[in-house]
Amino acid sequence: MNEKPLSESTEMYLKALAELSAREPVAVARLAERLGVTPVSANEMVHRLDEQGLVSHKPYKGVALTKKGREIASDVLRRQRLWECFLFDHLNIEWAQIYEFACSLEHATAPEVTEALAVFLNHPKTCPRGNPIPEQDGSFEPLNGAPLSEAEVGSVVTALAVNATATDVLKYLQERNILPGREIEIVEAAPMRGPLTLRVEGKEVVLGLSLAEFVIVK
Amino acid sequence: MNEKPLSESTEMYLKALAELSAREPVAVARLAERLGVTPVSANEMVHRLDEQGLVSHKPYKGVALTKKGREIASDVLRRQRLWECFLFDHLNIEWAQIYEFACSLEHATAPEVTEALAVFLNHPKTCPRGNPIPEQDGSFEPLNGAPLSEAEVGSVVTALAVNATATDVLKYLQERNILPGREIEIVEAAPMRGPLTLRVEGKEVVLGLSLAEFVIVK
DNA sequence: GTTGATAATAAGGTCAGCCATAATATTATT
DNA sequence: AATAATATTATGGCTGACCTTATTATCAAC
Ligand SMILES: [Mn+2]
Ligand SMILES: [Mn+2]
Ligand SMILES: [Mn+2]
Ligand SMILES: [Mn+2]
Repeated sequence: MNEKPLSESTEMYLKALAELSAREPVAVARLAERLGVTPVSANEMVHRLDEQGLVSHKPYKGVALTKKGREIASDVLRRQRLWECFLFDHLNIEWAQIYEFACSLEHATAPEVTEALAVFLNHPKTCPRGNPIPEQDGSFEPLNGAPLSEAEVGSVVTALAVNATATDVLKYLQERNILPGREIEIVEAAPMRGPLTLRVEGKEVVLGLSLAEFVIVK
Repeated sequence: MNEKPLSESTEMYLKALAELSAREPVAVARLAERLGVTPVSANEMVHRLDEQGLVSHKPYKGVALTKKGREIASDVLRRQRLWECFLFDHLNIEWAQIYEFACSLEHATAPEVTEALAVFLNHPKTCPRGNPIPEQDGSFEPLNGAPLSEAEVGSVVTALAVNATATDVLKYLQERNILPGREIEIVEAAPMRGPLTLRVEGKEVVLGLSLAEFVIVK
């Protein structure tokens, strides 16, 4: 039933697509940006993935995961987030680093190891970055929230998840206490898509809008 | 101090060299065999490793690790054997499979993760296959034993380690109870390098000499 | 509709690690 | 010393995943 092992690159493209959009097509340029690759390279790779039936690319309309591709992406996310739990809860690795480390381990993890890890961790529902961990069948409840960048001024919201992946960005947010579970008051939004002023844990914090997009709140 | 990340292939060549011989040069052909690669390919790779100063190749005399290469190999072995401990002791993965799974994880493990894992496991000294786990500085006490294939008929020995790597070989030995810690009586050795007849856990077992070479006993 | 931005293709390269086949070189044995 | 086995090198190829620099399509906005 399960095919030959996929390359790390393939798994990362599929995962990036899953993270960028639940279902709507993603522009190849956005995918390229996310993966730190030129648009031409991403285009080539998307073609290869299309030929393998993992992705469907309609020129000028974007790329979307096929059912097969979505299943694999879910599986990669499952591995990644289970490892994040282990690294954070059991190895006491710094929160800002767990994504990076888990992102390496995820590609080196056999199905037996994934499932044994899930048992060891007692089947956690979310990872320390706040994202849901897909079940073995690929199902999971999507987060029911919106980016902090779209929250109304004056409101008080709760951070659900932090979707940044770069370690330095995560460190920056961690230092400002913008972490899953924290209450955040939106004090002010500068005009012309300027930065937000927030109050978190009693302290005022100024946060650029592009960073605020990574923070999912309710 | 630590350089750019090495490829999985590079790490595997270095590890194979460390496993094949503590210090004496190894024939390129043996290395090729161990890695499942043609001798020509191994030769090319050995050249690249030589240029990087990880290995020293004297044509017709074999390859040996340099100090730098040996340090890296020790580090890979450390990662591998720590993962073996985790997989066996905490994830309850079948003994015969832990090598294979750890052999993937070892290349995806950052130094911080390695050390945190060592702490989590309480700094184990040996892995479930019986081999010593190198310290952070690369030091470890080599096993003081000899291959079962060289044990005297009539003697009773204790298995110290099983150095096989192929899962099917490990499974074969596991099924016959040839595991670290077990007492083994050498009942008979067939002539012309024929198989050994052993008594393990009360049962008689016939074991080919080439398999017996994998078992280190005292 | 024309135009400017964006997306996609085409074309030609690089690099690591593999492969096969053929030619040499060395070592070991007789 | 000749010879057979083994090791090494020389060539030439391949694949996946990247790159740069054009060129060409398409879409969206005026
Ligand atoms: Mn990854
Ligand atoms: Mn390995
Ligand atoms: Mn081309
Ligand atoms: Mn060549």
